Amino acid sequence: MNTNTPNYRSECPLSTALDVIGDKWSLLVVRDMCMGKARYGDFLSSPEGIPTNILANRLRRLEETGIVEKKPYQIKPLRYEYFLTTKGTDLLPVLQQLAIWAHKHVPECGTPPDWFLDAKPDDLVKNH
Amino acid sequence: MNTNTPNYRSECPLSTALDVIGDKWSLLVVRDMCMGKARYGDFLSSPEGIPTNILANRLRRLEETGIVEKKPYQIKPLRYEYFLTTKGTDLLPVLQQLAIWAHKHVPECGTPPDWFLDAKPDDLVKNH
DNA sequence: TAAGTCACTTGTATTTTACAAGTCATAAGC
DNA sequence: GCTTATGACTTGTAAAATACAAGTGACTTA
Repeated sequence: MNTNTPNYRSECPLSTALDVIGDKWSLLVVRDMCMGKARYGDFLSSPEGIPTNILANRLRRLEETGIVEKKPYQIKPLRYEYFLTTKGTDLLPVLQQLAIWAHKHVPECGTPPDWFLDAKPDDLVKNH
Repeated sequence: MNTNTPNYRSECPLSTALDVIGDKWSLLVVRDMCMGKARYGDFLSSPEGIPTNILANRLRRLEETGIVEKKPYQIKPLRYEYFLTTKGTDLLPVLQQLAIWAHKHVPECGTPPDWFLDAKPDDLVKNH
């Protein structure tokens, strides 16, 4: 018996994507992982200032939806680092297009770095 | 004196994009306009079931941010149709990448139509 | 033994979203 | 002329998501 009910708003893939990662913070956590951040404190230190309870909740949800997986980096006390799965790195084109759009149309915002725009999902896979 | 304070979370273009269109409904309204919908009732009839007050609010915000513009289609009583500006049609690559991602990674969701995946922002410009 | 670090959790306030109902201008039918 | 219908909303209130401040637990270091 399935305990979790995804219950998407419709069968439209765009709508479904937004149901999974269409909140205020998820894609910013994914962005941080694209940039090599891996630990709780790394994510908290980003300039947007995600609240700590929201971060804990988003890491849990991203793991439940298979976008992120965690690996222990020490055992006393047990602590984890978080990495993108293939499902997670495949969000890179979404992030790139959002950044391109804002850079083109929102004058107040910064310039995305070239390495980011040129990157491909495979480039983000951790080698260890 | 500037009355509206955009106040984005950071200068990161991704973060800025999410501050503008990163809510639960905005991109679905943009999607509807990509599909040729233009009137209040058209948007309400989409399968996701946007609440009417949220729709009114999103149309106003999308217009204020220059993503959408409205044109009257009758004068008694005065009624408007809503269309994407260039800033709006340039969101198409974002929608496409989100749809591609969900189609690849979320098994329950539907298949995006070829015309949608093949479309380019210029194709969406209204000719009248 | 005391203070510090890291990764959280808990409690409550604020903001956003949801749902139901009502309004307003006008048109259409009887 | 009066009632019903239509389209595009607004208003009121409930529910859910997010924000902020503070606290907890397992250690490590001084």
